[in-house]
Amino acid sequence: MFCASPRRRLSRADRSSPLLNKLGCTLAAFVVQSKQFPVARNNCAKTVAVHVAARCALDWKVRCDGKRRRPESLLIMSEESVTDDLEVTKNTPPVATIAEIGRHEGQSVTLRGWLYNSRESGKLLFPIFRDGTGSIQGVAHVKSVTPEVFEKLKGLTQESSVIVTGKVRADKRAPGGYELDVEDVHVVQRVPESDPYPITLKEHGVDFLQERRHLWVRSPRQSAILRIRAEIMRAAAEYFDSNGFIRTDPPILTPAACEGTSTLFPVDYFGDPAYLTQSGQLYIESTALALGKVYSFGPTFRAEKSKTRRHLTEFWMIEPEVAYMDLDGLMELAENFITHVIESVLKNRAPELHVIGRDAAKLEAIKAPFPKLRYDEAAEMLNQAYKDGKLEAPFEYGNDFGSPDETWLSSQYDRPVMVHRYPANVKAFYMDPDAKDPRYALCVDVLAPEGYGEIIGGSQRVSSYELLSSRIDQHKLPRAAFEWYLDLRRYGSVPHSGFGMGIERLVAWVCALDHVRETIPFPRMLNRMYP
RNA sequence: UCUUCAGUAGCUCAAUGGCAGAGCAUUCGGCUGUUAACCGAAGGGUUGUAGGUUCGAGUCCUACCUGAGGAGCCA
Repeated sequence: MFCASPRRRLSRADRSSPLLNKLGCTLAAFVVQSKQFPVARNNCAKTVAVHVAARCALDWKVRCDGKRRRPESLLIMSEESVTDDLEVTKNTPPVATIAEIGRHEGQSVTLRGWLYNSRESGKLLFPIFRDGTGSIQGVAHVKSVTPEVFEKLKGLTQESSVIVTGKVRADKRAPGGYELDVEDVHVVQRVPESDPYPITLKEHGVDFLQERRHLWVRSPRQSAILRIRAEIMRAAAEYFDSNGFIRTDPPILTPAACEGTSTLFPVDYFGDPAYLTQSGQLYIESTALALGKVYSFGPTFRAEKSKTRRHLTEFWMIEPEVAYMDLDGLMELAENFITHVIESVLKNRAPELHVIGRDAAKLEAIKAPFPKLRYDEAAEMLNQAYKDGKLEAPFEYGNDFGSPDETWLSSQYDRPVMVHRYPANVKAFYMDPDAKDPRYALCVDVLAPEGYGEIIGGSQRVSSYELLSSRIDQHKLPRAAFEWYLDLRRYGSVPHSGFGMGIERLVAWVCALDHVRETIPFPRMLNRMYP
């Protein structure tokens, strides 16, 4: 058996191959011509047969059964094995995914997956299978399958890996709408009773689950969250890619602090000190002045000893940076960007939102423009809230907002709220002062609704060499390490702006999770490095 | 760094200072439509660690360890 790389187009002759009919499966059998396996037009079944599995992923568009399909894998059987394998192919129903099982109603299919759970009622077995795309309940009656299959299924343990064949049947009682009447089962690996799968369908504590994160990701809820995360990352990159941005990723190993504030992870770089990046911002300011509109997308590291539901020590950030963009342009960019990501999740991950019990109506309300508040206005609201007894601590004008302040502010709106023009002295050294009143910085924080706090922080950057130079001195930053950054103001400096968005906080909000640890496959936290 | 809470069976949790318990999981038995199935039975314990108070400590006290939430800081 050979694996073929699916680069060729199918010819008309392939599509009308008699093999399709011969094999009698809707999705899957083709004859392919190639130099490696020359075939005669009308005699191809004897030389090379290609079985295109029904699951999908590759870039082929195959026409069969009147519909376009995207086959996932294909096996080319050698000349010698054609006869035998054709028999096998005849007898093995096409591989299907549970997510798309409805296309096979009334037909026999092969599922490759795991046993999620098993119930039994006397002579009736109800094994529930999952395959990564979803789950489906199988039904096996002692009289409907061979005794061998019945016994195999009866003693099967949770999370054993199985290849199961059966007939798809629509059933009103089934949560997914379909059930599988089991015909045959092949147990790939059986989990032993003596050491059963640790994560049962009952409740578990946070610590227990986190110690077993490598298994926890199999649970329906965690899988759904990771699917939503993937969609958020895809849609985020898509927004910038399709709006003229060039992705330029900054280094992860850096010689010095980017912002001079956060705590960094030191690493030994051939005997010299180096640090894991806490932000790519300074570097993409450079590429923005080279390419105009750029973004970066990658992991960042903060060694702060924060243990809250909003913090990870390793998290992913997407950061756009645009030459000649001012703060107003940046705020518009941020709201359009978030709107696009939310729309994509609603469009492409509705089933997953349902699995995790997320109220989609709350996300449907997320449309640009977002409410915008000056820092002063927000401060006034917080003072009033304190007077009304809605906040425990009074807000001190001139400070940055605390977590309870952010939570209260964001809970006042049904969409993200943008707070801009903070006092310059509580913000980073690279933020441009407002020309109308230099006590304020041209910066913006985007606070997610429902109390999820800051998801975006951005600003217009200082473009004056003199100002930046004096700021670096004021903040007592190591000047030598910032010479290259000052060069950006020596040579063709322009106003420019950018923001950073933390992926995990966005995922936590979109999924309405209690904690960011569930938003990333393997969270890294203050007290957690395993697995 | 500060602060609050928690640690008992594989898991989730009970137990007034007085015999160490339940549900789930595992094993065995029963059930022809179960939805975290159900019913019956069995096995399963150095109560985080080290001290202390007490006739007697899972329970009270001290220290430490581990975990969780919050503050600060941040995305």
